[in-house]
Amino acid sequence: MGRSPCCDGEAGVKKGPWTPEEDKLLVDYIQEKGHGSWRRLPKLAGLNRCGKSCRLRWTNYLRPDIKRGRFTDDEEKLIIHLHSLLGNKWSSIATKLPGRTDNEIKNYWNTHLRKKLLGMGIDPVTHRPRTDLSLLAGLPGLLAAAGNFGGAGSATGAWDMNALRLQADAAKFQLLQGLVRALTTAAVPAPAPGMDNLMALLAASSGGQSGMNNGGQHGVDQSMLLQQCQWDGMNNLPALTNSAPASGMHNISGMFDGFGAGDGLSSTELGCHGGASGSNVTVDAVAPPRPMVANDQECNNNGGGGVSCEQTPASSPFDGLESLNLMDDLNTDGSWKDLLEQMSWLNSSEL
DNA sequence: AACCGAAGCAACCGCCCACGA
DNA sequence: ATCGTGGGCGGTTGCTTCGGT
Repeated sequence: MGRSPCCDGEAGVKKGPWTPEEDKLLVDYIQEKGHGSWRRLPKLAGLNRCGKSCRLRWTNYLRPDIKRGRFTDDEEKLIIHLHSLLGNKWSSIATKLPGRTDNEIKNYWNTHLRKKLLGMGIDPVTHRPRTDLSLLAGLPGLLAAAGNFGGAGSATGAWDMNALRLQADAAKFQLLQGLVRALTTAAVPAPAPGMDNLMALLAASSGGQSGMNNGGQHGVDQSMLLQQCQWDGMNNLPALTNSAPASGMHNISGMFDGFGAGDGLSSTELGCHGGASGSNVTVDAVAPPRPMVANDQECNNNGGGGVSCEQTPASSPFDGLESLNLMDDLNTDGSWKDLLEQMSWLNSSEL
């Protein structure tokens, strides 16, 4: 099995960097006659290269529609998002970024984005928050920062996202994101000892504040956020989602998109869909609706605008919610108490 | 200015799949 | 159904450039 590489047996075939002369020969030939059979092309074009090398050179660098230069922020975010959906399907990802090649995206991922995510405490493979000790050790600082959550500093009880942004780094926020989700989807038992701080932090989840803060410039409608947390597609949390209302839920993942990118929250990224209530999370500005997890083909067909993005079924292999599955790592049987026991560091006096 | 390690990136390698004979 | 071929893909290599000392 396995055929030999196309260049095997072709003695004297040149390898290594292409010269401008070789590029010109290749471009001239393809523009005049098309590439046809790549295997026959080198001889016809007068190149001492194997066909595969010619194809690679053309598709990755010489094609006229190649876009060179730095990746934009939007492209970066799109790559990260698509990677969370598709994994290392570079060619599939490349089809959503006009002018970019799979090779270029792959290289950019390996040299930039992967490290960036790691630095933010996000596993670049799973897109989940990393739960190693160094990350967890930083959470007390986040919780201190989270005093801005509906606390004394917030007259409206709103979660002050800007203040949080300033005080907590993205990785910690991702971790908190998982906590919020777990606590708000649980069939709430009695709080565990030592959880007072966290419970106070999340006190808004007990309700009674719905509909507030609609006009706040920096506030988040807590009831909406908490509804978002209860999205029923969190399939990996069977026990935790038993009692959670599920209808019409999307997910909160998109609300936090960009937070991890270290460049702050944009209104576009934070747009969310409140379902029947019509209530929107409001951060910085009124955000245009945007589905959180959508069919990538439709969602990235950006050219015309107005393209609808369908919610991907939770059972889809393209479920992009891995970033929220922190609890998978922390909680093995879905028990709320077990979760808290596992997170014993929350009982630390540092809190 | 020279050295050295890290980072970036172009190119190659080898496996896999689709397709036609 | 099997085999050979062409092309595509993801992973990896190794050269070049950059930045710090």
